[in-house]
Amino acid sequence: MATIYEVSKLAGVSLATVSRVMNNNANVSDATREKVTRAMTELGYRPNSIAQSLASNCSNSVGLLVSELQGPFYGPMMSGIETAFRKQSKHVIIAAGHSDEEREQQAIEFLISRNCDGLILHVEAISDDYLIELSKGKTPFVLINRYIEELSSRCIILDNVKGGYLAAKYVLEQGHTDIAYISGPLWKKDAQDRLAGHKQALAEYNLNFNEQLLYQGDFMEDSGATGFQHLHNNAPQFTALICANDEMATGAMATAREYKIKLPEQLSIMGYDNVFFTRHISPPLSTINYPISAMGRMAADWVLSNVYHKNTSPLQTLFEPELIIRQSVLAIPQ
Amino acid sequence: MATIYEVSKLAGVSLATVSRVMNNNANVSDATREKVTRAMTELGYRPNSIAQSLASNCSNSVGLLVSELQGPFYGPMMSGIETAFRKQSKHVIIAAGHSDEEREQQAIEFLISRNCDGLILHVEAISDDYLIELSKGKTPFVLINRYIEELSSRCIILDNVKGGYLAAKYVLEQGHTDIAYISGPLWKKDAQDRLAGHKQALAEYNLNFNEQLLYQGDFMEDSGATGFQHLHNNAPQFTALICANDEMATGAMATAREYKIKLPEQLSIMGYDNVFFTRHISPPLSTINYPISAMGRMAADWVLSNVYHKNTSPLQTLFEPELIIRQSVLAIPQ
DNA sequence: ACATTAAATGTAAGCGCTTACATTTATAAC
DNA sequence: GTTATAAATGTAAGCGCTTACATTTAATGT
Repeated sequence: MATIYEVSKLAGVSLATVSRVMNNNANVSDATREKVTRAMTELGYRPNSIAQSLASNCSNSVGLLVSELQGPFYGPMMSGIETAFRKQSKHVIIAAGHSDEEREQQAIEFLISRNCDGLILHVEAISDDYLIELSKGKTPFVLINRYIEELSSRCIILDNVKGGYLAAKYVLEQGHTDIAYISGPLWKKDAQDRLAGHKQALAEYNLNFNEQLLYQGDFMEDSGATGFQHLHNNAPQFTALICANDEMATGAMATAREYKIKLPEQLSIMGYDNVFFTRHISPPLSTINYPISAMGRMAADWVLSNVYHKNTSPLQTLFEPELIIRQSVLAIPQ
Repeated sequence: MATIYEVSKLAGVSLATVSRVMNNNANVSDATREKVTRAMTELGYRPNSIAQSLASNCSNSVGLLVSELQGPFYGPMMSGIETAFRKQSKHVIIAAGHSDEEREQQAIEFLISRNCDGLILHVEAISDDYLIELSKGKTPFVLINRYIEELSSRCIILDNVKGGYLAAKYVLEQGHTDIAYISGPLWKKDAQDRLAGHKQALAEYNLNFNEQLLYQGDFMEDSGATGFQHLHNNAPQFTALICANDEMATGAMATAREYKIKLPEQLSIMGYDNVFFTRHISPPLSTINYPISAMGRMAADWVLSNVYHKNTSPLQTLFEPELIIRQSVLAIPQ
């Protein structure tokens, strides 16, 4: 691999001049620019961005930490982010934290030591304190799907209380009063919030929240299945089941069918996230829209604006959930 | 951020010694190792891996180029890869090529200039020649889902001809003789192969392949929808539709329903890939399994073995498709 | 006690770039 | 034709590490 030195040699100029034409920075005469360019193509020269990075202290790369690389939720998020950066020729280094504190921390350390200019973090297990401490460091970062009071300007979040509220309210409007709920793991803030919104809607309808109708899942499909099973066997009768995300709803539906329960006639089901496949399952799942791709793009814009000082459309941190009505919830006949 | 210099100062040793304890390489006495470690934690020292990279000419990171970051196909692949590398504390830099020649090429250049020690490439648009040329360079790479004769030992592929064959054979066994086919874009090798397998099965049943029953899609859901529409309006009657992947099958199914066609009673449908949501749609889709996650792990193993000289389980390049029978194909009554 | 050898540590030259500063060359003003 | 000024180019230091080689220190044998 040719180095800048060889190019300068061939072109008959100094290192600095070659560097200048690369970064088409300063004043270089057309003639020399031409010479240098020619030499570069002749040698098939490709700048070594590691070296650039070290010298300039700017890597043109941003770190992206997500919980998982697969699944209908993170895909669109990553994609939104990559697209935004690609347009500005920034590059993304990716890591998965697997909702595990140590792994998340490790990943952050790596991304920082890797000279990322900025970070986009979707972390779940790491403590607020760690992040607040991190914010005092020199690598700027933005948080997706997590709210920390002290860091509020860099938290891109969905109003999950409202989402939980919307889901429950819709089901209540259809006349249901016996509503089971499969939550996410309640140590996660979003799981808490969704449940809080749920309770709020119940309260508005003067309904008490019955703990027996609650099952705590883990946002994965299987826990929807076991959750349904548990509720079916142990809880009082219910005519509707609200799940804190679509994947658990999917699991619950599959299991309900195994119990020969007709959907949606005998049981209404509500999801959350509006993951892409919800409209393909049967019955098509009513759910709450989570504009994750847009939020990913917004996170990228945050970095573009705060780190690279590019002009972007105005930054927005709070996103609104939206009710998506399909066919999995039936009205109770009066 | 503290540098190695400050650590050496604090510990009262030379740069080299600090470097040695970092890479716990050479002979360092326990006493000095202790001193240095203490100094490191005291300063909160974190090695700058950019600098390490430049000096050692090894970045401990591998580049991963996929067509898209989202979708049920790439997610499991990326995940398999990340997991394998994480265990060996290698890191992955990701890029999306979007099936576009220029973007794929750009991405490869970036990954190389970024000093990736090795590359895992899922490319579609770039030419064989380019890749063959690339293989002469110093950055080793492995190809997923693409076969090039000259590079055969580094091509991790599925036997797509066989997959196409299995799908068609199964449908034929159910008594169908009028079978429509929605292919992938035929400039892609895998699309060609699947179709070839399809034709081969037809031939075994002494059936001619009818061009009118073929629609060329692009592997995306929408093209399944328009494909169905086209076939429904222009093609002769058919009792089964085989799609070259699950997403097109999904699109076709949705549209078929809009035409009030009962599935699977009036039309049998067959997919390909066994993407995770196929079992949730209705009717659950019969399809061909594509062990993409395993193939991702294998690609990672290839790099681990060929680049980092780690011992891995034996490398395998050819993977076998498998018929997955669910409920979307019905036997024709005799 | 002294040579011989091995272990521990230090020295300094890069890795391929960027960039402040110095120097040269061209342009303009008189 | 001089200067003054701006534009173009060159020089060299340094980014934070690794590593070949040189040097010092400790361990061993006689």
